[in-house]
Amino acid sequence: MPHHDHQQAIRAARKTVADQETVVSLAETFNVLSDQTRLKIVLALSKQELCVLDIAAVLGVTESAVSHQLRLLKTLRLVKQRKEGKMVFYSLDDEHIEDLIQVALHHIAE
Amino acid sequence: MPHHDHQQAIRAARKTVADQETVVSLAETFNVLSDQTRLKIVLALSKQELCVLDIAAVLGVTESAVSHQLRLLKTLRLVKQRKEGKMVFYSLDDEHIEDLIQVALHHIAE
DNA sequence: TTAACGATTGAACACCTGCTCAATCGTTCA
DNA sequence: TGAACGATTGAGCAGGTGTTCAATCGTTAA
Repeated sequence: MPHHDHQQAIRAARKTVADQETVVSLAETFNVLSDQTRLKIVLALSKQELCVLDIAAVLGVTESAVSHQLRLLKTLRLVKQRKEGKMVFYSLDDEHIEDLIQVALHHIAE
Repeated sequence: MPHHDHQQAIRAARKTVADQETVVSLAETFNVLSDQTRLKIVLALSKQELCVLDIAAVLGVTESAVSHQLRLLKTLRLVKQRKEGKMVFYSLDDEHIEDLIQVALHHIAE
């Protein structure tokens, strides 16, 4: 008598692994927040909108680096923009993201 | 009269960006789940423990690839192991991770 | 119009990351 | 003991990623 039925375990586990499309979306979501620069941008925008120069000043990185990351954040609809003269103000475009960060903070607290 | 006070905005934003240590931990947490292989491993282990070969079979990747990722997941205390003869059974070691995935799923649902 | 400024873009680069492959370890069983 | 099996490890490689740098765009004000 086997102590462990591989076929049974594999069959059961297959069901718990969500369909490929969901896995891709999940990984993509976690990936956006896995970079310190992007994470800091999201944190900085959590209380107020900011222009690119201000974000760069807060993070201590170049405008260019910020702009590149904002482009990705905008594509994934995490932030939205509002133009005002020469400046472009960015703000969060998804309330779930802050929840996600809160839950992650609980995880860190152990 | 300026329409926007950069200094004030920057000062306020600095407070919302958590201390460096927290940012690093947060990014690290999201990073673990940003890889499809690791994410699938966590999903597969969410209902039952599995040995390395079973995980490899479920994901359709080599034992080696799974073992490499399990090593990282173990280091970050997301999974724990239990030896039984030649086999090593892995299971989740953190209940917060499943919450994190649930919240992320809500985000995806939009 | 021109100069200055905020922002964006693309190419290039260095770095990182996840996989493969082969070798090895530990355990079981013939 | 030695063969088989599950698992681990390290080196090496290919692909991906974030930054820098320089050039450019759009808007404003002189």
